[in-house]
Amino acid sequence: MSDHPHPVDAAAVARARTRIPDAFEAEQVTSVLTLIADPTRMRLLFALDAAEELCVGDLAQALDASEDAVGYGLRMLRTAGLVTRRKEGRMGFYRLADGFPEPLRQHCLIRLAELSSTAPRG
Amino acid sequence: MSDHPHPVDAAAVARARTRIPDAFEAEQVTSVLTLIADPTRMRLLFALDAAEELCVGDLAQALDASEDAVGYGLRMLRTAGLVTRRKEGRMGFYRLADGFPEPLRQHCLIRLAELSSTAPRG
DNA sequence: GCAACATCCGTACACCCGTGCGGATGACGA
DNA sequence: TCGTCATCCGCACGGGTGTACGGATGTTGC
Repeated sequence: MSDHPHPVDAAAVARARTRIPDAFEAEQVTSVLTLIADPTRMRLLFALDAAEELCVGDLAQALDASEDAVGYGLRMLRTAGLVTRRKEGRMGFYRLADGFPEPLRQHCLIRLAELSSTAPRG
Repeated sequence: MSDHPHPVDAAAVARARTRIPDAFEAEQVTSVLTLIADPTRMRLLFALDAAEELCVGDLAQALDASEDAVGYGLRMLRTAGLVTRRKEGRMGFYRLADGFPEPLRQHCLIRLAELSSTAPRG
């Protein structure tokens, strides 16, 4: 249990507490991250960032994935508001949402590749 | 299946393919992201970034979480090489690994809070 | 209207993951 | 050596998640 009666380093604990987000805040942030931390969805975002707009079939072809997987991924991203859909006839065209967090786009979609290379376990 | 005989927008598909990471590469990147996309582990990283070094008990106290949860999170992070452990007597002190990706630290640990605020579904 | 089509949705299933519990390991104090 | 302590590990359970399948929705062309 957490029956740690006294902190070993109270100062460090206090210092940490000033920067640790509370459970709710962390939940909020990680929910967005969890959405991106999936191979299919991440590749979808890369594709939409590069091509501006694509329909489901073309996305499945570009990713070489099943339309089910692509459709599910797009639904998640759309529910979260990260992508938008424009319906034209019997098909829907997806693109990154207008409100797509720009820092997320820059830091993740552009610089994420280098992250993996600098990671300890490349 | 992806029996989409012909792409609707071949140019866009080609443009997307130039930027889409392959499945293996995406798997590699998202594995690191998945590790961070967990409330407990994210808060652990925030804590270690702020306090430099902390033992398990103090971390549990700082996060107000069980030592089991903290221990499990630290094990994941340590296995991935994101944190290191220094044993001193019967307790272990954790800190961010020397090779901890600096861009990840800057972009995630420092600017991640604002990301959630700019997200469409804040 | 009818058939083929692109996409969406509901369901079911297998899988992974985080947590809690109990016990094990190694270290301190007497 | 004995008891206590901080942490770690093996195990099993519950919950969430991605995928495949089948059917529904709405569209296009005849």
